[in-house]
Amino acid sequence: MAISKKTIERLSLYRRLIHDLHYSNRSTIFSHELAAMAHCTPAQVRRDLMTADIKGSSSTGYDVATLTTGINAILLHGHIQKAALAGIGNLGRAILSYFPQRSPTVEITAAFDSDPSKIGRIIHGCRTYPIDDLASVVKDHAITIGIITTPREAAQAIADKMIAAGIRGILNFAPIPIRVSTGVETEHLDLTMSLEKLAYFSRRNS
Amino acid sequence: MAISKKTIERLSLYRRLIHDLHYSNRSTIFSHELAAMAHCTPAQVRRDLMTADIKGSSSTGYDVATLTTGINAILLHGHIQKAALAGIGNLGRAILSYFPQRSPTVEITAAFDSDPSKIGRIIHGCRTYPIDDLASVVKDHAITIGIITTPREAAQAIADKMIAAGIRGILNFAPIPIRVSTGVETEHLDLTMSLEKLAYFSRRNS
DNA sequence: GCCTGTGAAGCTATTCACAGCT
DNA sequence: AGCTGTGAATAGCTTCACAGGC
Repeated sequence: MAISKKTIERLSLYRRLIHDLHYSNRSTIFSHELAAMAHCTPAQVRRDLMTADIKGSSSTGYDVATLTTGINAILLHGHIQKAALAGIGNLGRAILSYFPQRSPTVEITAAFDSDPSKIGRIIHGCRTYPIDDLASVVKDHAITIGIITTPREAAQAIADKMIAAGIRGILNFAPIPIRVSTGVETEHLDLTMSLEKLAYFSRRNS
Repeated sequence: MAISKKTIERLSLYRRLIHDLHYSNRSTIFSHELAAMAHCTPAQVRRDLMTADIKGSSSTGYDVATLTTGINAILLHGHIQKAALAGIGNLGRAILSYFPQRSPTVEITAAFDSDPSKIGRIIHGCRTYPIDDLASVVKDHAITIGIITTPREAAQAIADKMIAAGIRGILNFAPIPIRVSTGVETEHLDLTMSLEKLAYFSRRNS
């Protein structure tokens, strides 16, 4: 069964909302309650959960425990995935400090930088290595995901090294799209683009 | 004329690619060249530029200067928009350091935090104010955009204050969707969600 | 009566394919 | 020959609406 990107995004959100907002105390939840928290329609929630093969009851709604384990079965899929971050600037450090404890499915286990003065240091629990060690560290730690927070000029080269080392997905914060071989997933998180989009629509709304 | 979100995103990207990759030196560019840079199809580029009312020539493609001014007319719309950031943690600081010089259309001019020890300091050229001053600072600086980098618990309350102060768009980095009144635009940039989505699809690709 | 599960309808976004231009 | 501009086709996503269950 194939689940669309949009649905996966919302499943991740649903689980986090249930967890963070202490719905774990309640044993069941209705689609309209989840919809209110996630800011979407009840029909959307029901369709997503249907796709995820999670069933509810007409009288009590969805069982919270079933929801959590059902979504985990899809997102976690048995084992935590390891990630490596390249580029220890302000944004890289912020992400290293942000993620521990955030996601139950992904863990950042190694950081890379070209600046020798940063090598060997432990930043927010994450060891820093020189870029030349990327291939071996990725292999030793069984890392499958790369996070790029380098400047634009370095991004493609780092991505190429990551892919050569066997990484299957890249989260790219650099302000340029990354070219990848087929079978490698990329997600381009472009802060400037988001802000400019927001500026445009906030202006038009008034 | 209404332009879709996706198209606005790509227009922002096109302009930045042309600018950053020194295409300003060239006088014209073909849709397939822009498509290669932006990682989309030539048809997509042509459709976007058609929507933006930017015309090319069958023999030489699109004029770079026309492209830039055309996209600026849409995104910039005459004047730079001012933004305020709330929540000076690691992520907030990283964004304050990231944005100066990044976007020609948006400028972060004020920062807010509840921690008194942070008030009055200038961080990456941006003055820090107490949250109680939000309404007056937003008014004085004619700020129209809010960026939320607070913890989850504080996010909705800050958003409410921003909206009450007249802000028309909110870029939300907190891991919870923000409820806004109609006419206010929100963009939820959820790092955990992006990473979990990437983890899911990178696993499925193998 | 209010819920879920879901086919069908409606909408939005992307791609095709080709006429027309240079 | 190779490009743009664009109607038409397709693909993808969301919402409607209602049958069936508790």
